[in-house]
Amino acid sequence: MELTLDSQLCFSLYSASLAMNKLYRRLLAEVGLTYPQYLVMMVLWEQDGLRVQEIGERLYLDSATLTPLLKRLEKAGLVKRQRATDDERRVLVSVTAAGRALKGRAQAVPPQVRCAMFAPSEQASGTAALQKSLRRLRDRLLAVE
Amino acid sequence: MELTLDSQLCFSLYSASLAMNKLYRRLLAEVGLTYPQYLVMMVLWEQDGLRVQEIGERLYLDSATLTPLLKRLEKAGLVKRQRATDDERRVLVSVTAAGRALKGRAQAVPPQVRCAMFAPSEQASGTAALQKSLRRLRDRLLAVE
DNA sequence: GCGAAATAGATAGCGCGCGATTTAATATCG
DNA sequence: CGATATTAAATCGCGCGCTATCTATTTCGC
Repeated sequence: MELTLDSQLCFSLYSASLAMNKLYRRLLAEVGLTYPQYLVMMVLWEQDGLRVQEIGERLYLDSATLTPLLKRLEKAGLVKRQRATDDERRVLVSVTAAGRALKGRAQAVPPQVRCAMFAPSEQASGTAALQKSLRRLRDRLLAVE
Repeated sequence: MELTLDSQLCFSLYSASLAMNKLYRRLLAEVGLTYPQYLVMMVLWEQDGLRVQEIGERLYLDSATLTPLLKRLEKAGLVKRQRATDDERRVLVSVTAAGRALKGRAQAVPPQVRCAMFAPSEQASGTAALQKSLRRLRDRLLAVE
């Protein structure tokens, strides 16, 4: 499959991301979350009562993606959405008791993924550099224009 | 945003992939392709007349994703799909003249993406190692179970 | 040769992501 | 104060990506 070098890098990024998502889907299935939903919960576990926009800034997602996702989380009883009283354009998202109760079980998932991603010997060494490269890549790609 | 280390790596992978896709979308818009469609065309430009399954093996995608995508490419006049005469379960996909005509313009896109991804100084150095890491990551993730 | 198993692709349904647009609320400026 | 501009979120439409299932064809076992 003779692809150009740069395309191959992009393709590696693309297919690695799909593979990760696939594994997360299987592991998160018993918790009843998708990976993006898990990311949102993780943000809210860390800081509750954020606006939609603030969640989006942390996850690089916008309201077109988050609004339906948050509605699903609300329907599942994990978060509550309510307009801010001082500025009714804003929607504040807070974690319910059921949402907090999920934290323990959900946080058991990432270690399993990490375990699948790396041999024990690499756990410390390669991951930091890889993560740094990916972050820089993302920031550059988003900075175009 | 206090995420655990492993989650952060997954999140970096996830968000870098989204950012890449976003840039590709903009650049491929004038060619009239999405990134997955571009990948399929790239596979077929390299080797024509493949079966759906063979395309899927190269791209790590299955028929549930490829069938609708290929139908859209066919509708756009870029490929032709036809059942194999010797085994009518198989569908052979071949590039049309219009599909071949697209090759030049489409292949101008990846260099633009690479340009956005890396400073000139890094072009050679970091990309190979990064790509290798991502490929290994993908292969391990897909090998679970 | 014929029924069961296997294979290839298609279909259904769901949840993203996102560009583009819309709606509603607030801020700004004359 | 009122018109305009800005902002926040929601909505629309489309294309993935995937699990689960279905259909049609071929192969295998007897």
